[in-house]
Amino acid sequence: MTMSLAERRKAELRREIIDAAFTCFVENGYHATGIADIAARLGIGHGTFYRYFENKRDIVEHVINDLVAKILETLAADNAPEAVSTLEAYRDQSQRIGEALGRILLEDPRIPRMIILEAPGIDTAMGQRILEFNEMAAGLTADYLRHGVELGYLRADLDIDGTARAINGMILGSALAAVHNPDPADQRRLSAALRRVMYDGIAAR
Amino acid sequence: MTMSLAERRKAELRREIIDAAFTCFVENGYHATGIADIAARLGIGHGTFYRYFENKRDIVEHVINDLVAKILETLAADNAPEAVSTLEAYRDQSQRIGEALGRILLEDPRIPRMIILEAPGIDTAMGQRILEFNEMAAGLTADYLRHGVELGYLRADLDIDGTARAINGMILGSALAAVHNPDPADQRRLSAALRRVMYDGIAAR
Amino acid sequence: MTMSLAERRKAELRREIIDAAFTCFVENGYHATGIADIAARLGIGHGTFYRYFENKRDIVEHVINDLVAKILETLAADNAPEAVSTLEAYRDQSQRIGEALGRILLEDPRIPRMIILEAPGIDTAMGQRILEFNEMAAGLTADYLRHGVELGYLRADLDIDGTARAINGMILGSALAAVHNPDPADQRRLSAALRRVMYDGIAAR
Amino acid sequence: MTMSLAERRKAELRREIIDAAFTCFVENGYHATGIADIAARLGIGHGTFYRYFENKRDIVEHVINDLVAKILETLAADNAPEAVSTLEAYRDQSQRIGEALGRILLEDPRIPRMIILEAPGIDTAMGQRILEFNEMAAGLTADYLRHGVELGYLRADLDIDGTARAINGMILGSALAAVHNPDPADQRRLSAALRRVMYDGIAAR
DNA sequence: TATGAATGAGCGTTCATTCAT
DNA sequence: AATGAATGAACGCTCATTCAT
Repeated sequence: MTMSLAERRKAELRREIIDAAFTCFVENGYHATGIADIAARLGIGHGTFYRYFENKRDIVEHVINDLVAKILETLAADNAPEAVSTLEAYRDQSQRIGEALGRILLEDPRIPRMIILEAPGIDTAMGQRILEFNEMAAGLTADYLRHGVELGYLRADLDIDGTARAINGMILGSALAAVHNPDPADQRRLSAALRRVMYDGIAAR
Repeated sequence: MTMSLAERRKAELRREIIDAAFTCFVENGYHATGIADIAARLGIGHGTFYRYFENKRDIVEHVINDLVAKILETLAADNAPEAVSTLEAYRDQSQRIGEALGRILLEDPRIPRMIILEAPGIDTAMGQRILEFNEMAAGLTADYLRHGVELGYLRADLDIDGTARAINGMILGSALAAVHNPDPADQRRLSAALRRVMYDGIAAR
Repeated sequence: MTMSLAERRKAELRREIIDAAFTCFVENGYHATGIADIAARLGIGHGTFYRYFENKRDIVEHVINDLVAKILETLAADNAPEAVSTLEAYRDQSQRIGEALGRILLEDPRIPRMIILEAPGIDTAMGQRILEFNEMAAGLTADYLRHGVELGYLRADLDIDGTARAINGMILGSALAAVHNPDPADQRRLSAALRRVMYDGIAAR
Repeated sequence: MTMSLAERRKAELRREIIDAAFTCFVENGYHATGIADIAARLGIGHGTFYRYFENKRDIVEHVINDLVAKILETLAADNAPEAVSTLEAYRDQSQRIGEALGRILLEDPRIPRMIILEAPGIDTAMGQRILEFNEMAAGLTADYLRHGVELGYLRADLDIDGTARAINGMILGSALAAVHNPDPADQRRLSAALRRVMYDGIAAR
């Protein structure tokens, strides 16, 4: 837990390099960003960069790791699919998850921009990783849906995997809309529309 | 309509270069693909490439243009939102559009891979273009929904823009799933789940 | 003397290619001129060029040869240094030569531009050739001066070689001035000043 | 005035690159010289070149700038046209200028070679610059002549501009002769012939 | 430890030249 | 004979990475 002053400094600079890289990648794209750009943003020599990270590929890996961890943390907090056992609590949990996602994805549109728009084009390995992250997210959502079905809150004949992907797709669409237009009011409206589609569908009764 | 032999040859090679570039970009990514790779795939000299396209940026523009045109053509065929005036026809139209999208997006997973995963990372201009394509797609879907509301087929209180983005998001999610797993059976299942969510929602009754 | 129609056509096109190349080289420089530019100016295919000239180096050689021949012809006409034997005739000859040089060098400023400004930068061989042309010109002028001394028209203690170079330098300066400012009136004035310096010097008496 | 060691090193290498480029351009021509040739001559990596100069055009600009500055410095030293007010001093000044020009132009024949033979063929912009340098030189010489006329040392009816160009032409001719044959004895003889023509003309009395 | 000067692999692009039609 | 499509050598330039200070 305790670190020497030097260690704390080092950790802090490491953090700042990741943040600066994140910003550069989002603003100019991974390939258009040079190591020198990242260093310049922090006012450090670009040789210093290599004392903290192996190479350019390494830093973007850390940027992505941090973002993914942030998202997973948010979702995992007290939101494990089995953490609730009443319809009431399930609804609340859904609401909480939606709000949490909104906070990270929509409040800082650089995050979806990085993950959705920038990351896949970095190289094939990262593209694959993003696809796998999507699969994992589908799995998480499927777990929630499965629990919902068990609780009797969701339709018993639900295609859990397919529906999970549909729901995640809607979230993806929201995130993309937020990237293009970060107006909070529009995001709230969009979020409501999404829940409405999810729960009630679009058909007239 | 009629072209000389030389003109046909030229047009044909042009086509082949676009296809080869498309394949290279999808397989290795835009930035990892050199002009020499595209030329080598066709067995032509890399100088020849420049007789057909201005530069590397030019070819990817054509690749994207062709894909976008292909998608819009499919959607536009006989599927203008005002082209139907009965519930029956509206439902059929929705089905047709869904199937058409399936054909192009899911039958050739290189297409969503290129547009969703590769294109945004090419440069900021292309990233912007993809976002705008997404906006345009939202507009198209909104037109369909608006027509559906007018016909009384869809809920009168539908948030048209938000719902359009939700639906497009679901399609995006399907496309992403198809990129990761191109099994046609899974795609059909997913497509059905998506329609079910759309029409009926997920809530138990 | 007689040529078939085809032969005349060929010779004519050859001539036109040389002229077009001359114009291109003067307007844009040798290195900035492509074979395609020369062909385009004539409306012929650039492959045709190679039926008339070996390569790019070959054409510029011909352009220079033609210009040099033109200049030498002018000077040589009836102006051989031994062609006159009275002071009167010598003066007339000098005048004739000056006027003839004026006609070719100053009436078409592209000629000095090509020989003085463009040619030396083509490659080391051409640079050498231009230097040797300058030497040859110095020799010609020296011959005239020598004859002038023999006739008693020029100072007996004249440094013939040095003076020849000085005179040629003045002509070179005139040509350069004409390249920069092709106004005929200025050129006449300059030509007069040059003769005055030559005959009388600049010192007050 | 004081620079750190690193700054001195940097300035020194910069100087060496300019010199190496100068030598390469003179020996092989601007267009036949690659950046790699310049770097190889110094035993540095060719990437290093770009740490000191923007591009190939930039270096040649610096080479020319340095040469022009060197020439102007030499002429300007204590040789302003108004700096003398007696015939004696005027003659001395002329002599000084001639000797100074001789020192730079004739002692290092690479300088006239670069400015007269190489520079104009670099591109149209540089060609123009050389022409303008010639104009400026004509202006400088004209200033000297004008002063000479005012002092009564030169003919009152002198065509100042024309005579200035004639004199500069003679200098140009000397420089060209020096490029072809750098023998100092010949250069001195030539220089004397030039002054003789200038002051006395060539005509027998 | 921080720096930035040095490096060279790598790539986009041009264009003189060839040759099948 | 004329054409222009095809070619690839050649070169300018970038930038991630190394390492001496």
